[in-house]
Amino acid sequence: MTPVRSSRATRADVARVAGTSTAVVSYVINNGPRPVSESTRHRVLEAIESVGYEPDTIAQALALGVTGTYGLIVPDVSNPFFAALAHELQDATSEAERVVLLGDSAESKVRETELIKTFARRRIDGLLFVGVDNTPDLAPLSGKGIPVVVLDRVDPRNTVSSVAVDNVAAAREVTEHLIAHGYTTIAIIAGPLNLFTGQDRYEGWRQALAAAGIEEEPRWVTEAPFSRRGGLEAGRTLLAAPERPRAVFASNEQQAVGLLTAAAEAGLRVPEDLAVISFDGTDASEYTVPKLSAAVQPLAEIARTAVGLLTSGTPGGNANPTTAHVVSAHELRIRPSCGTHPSKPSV
Amino acid sequence: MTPVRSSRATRADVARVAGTSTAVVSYVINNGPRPVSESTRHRVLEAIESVGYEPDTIAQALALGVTGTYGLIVPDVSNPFFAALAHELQDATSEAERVVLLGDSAESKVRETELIKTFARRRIDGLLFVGVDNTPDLAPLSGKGIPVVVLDRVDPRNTVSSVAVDNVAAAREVTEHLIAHGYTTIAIIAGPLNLFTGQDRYEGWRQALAAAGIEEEPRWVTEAPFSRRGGLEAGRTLLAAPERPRAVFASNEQQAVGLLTAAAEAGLRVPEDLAVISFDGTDASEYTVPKLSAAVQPLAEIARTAVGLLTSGTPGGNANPTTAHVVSAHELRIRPSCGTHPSKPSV
DNA sequence: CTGTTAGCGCCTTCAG
DNA sequence: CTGAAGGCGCTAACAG
Repeated sequence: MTPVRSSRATRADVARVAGTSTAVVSYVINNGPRPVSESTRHRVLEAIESVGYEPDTIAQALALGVTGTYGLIVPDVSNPFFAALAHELQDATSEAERVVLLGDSAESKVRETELIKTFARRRIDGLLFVGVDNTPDLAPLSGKGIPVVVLDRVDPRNTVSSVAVDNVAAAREVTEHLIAHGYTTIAIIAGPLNLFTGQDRYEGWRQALAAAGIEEEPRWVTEAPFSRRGGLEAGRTLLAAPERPRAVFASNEQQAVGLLTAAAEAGLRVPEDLAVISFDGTDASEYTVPKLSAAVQPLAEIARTAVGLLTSGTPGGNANPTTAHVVSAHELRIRPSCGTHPSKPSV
Repeated sequence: MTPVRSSRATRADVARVAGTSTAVVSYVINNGPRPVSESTRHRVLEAIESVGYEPDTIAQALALGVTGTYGLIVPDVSNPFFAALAHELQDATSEAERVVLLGDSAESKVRETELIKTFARRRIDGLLFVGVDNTPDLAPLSGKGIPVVVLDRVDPRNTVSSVAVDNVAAAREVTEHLIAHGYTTIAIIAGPLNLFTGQDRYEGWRQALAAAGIEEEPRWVTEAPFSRRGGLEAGRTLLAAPERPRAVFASNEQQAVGLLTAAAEAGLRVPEDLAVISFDGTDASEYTVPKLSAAVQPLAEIARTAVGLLTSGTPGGNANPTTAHVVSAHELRIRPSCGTHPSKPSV
């Protein structure tokens, strides 16, 4: 008698019980590639039931050469923006019947590189990627023909696919919005300028000022990390200066949240004393005090597009698929924080 | 000459180049189980280098019976609390040299059950779990001897391991804090009472009132989802009532954020007109306006403990490991929102 | 329509 | 110290 093999049943067990071969079991389970008579199919199904059989995904992966797994690497999942992105991506991948391996690089380049290698060894079918800097080493993947889609921090002259909003245009538009409503002293909390997103949003702000004939004041440009703390500290120095700007563009939502905290500390009312507009616009922007105006990134759409790119490319899984650079349409959402909200002038 | 086999090298290639057998390659890579002479080890290492060989984790998993993978299932990663938890867990698992499969059940029971089954078929080595309700169906895992650690929403009489704070005690303490500082009309935004966390925190609030001889006013108990919107809507009704409470305990951080929004809408100042205290206390609590007082959950510690439980249990991976119910120590962190902050009475 | 069988890439016992 | 060979569970030709 077999020992306590509480272990799982294999398709050999099923075959034995059903009185067929293991191949037929496969045919039934996968609906092919060969036809199976109705009667034996029935017997197999019953056997599966009675034995409590469940296919082993690992063995399937080895035999098929594909794992049904996508990797997702982000600098920090605890950042609400990436968390929201992860949520949407999870949704999109589950529709594609794939499972996702989470990689949190903890803002560390070393860790990021490690994760890429680890995922490559695990033969992921594709990678959804947001890097900690502008020069990720994706070679371990692309070398093996594993498709990659870069999100958010996109290198325009990169060879792998990407999807992101037009950061320059979006930043220009939010700044233009402020200008159109009469603000003339408009500071920016810029993101790290060694990141494309930081650079591009800064550029958008400059373009808007230039177009309006407003001189760019160096003292109203503060570079800060894309974090709440970054926004807080930048805000503190900005608001403590003798001559204070009337409006501020925070380069992402986290910075804007920090800026609101700084404004509160300084006893300034938003938007009455200080108008604030920002970037990203996740649901969190609807629950700050006051609610944040922002250039909104359509995360659900970005996620679906990215997963689509992964799925369509490399059906067999060999050479580099068609690489595409998709630009998602951003959207301006005006709420009370910038003081131009239609419904009520102040919160 | 070999065709464009951009595919990966296998250990057979290495063996051929090194002029040894494949077994020896294994011995070198794994430092065992058999010793290898220094000279051949060197040859093998060189061959590995020259061929660009990397072990295939999937094949290893099939041969070894363990996948080096932990599953993580949460109701919604875009919830900052779970996102922060995921971040810490990722950190802890990477130390354990394991990779994590992310499962976002999107607050759906159906999806949750699906994920559990999918993960079971993928032979995860263990599951870190936060359920959408009190009655998750973990059988597909535990039936196969896969260890599970339940987090946050813990069933005290469950048979699988868990780690969480003492919700009753923590809720009682925050409420006692309010009472000690003279508040007598203290409402609660309770979490869903069909969740243990909702129930327990409600219970803690009751105990504190009872101990202080304060009558429990039914109209000051509002049950709401553990979300920003839940807190917002509960806050609106609570604050619109003719007789308004002087203080409110929000059962989690998300609700508290929503409540702050509601207070702002109603033109109430926090903490001058309304004291607020809450639960969870992630970093986000430091960036609300005003900063939130809270019973803080030590996420890093919880994560480390949970992963430890998974790692220690089932070294071979068969029967149920030692199941343990760990209670993590919470901590009261007083900030401006409840109006008892030592440094400055108001923000 | 069904059964046989050779891998997928790796690990490890068992002989040399 | 090294090699040969069976097996992990499943798939997909290739015969019947």
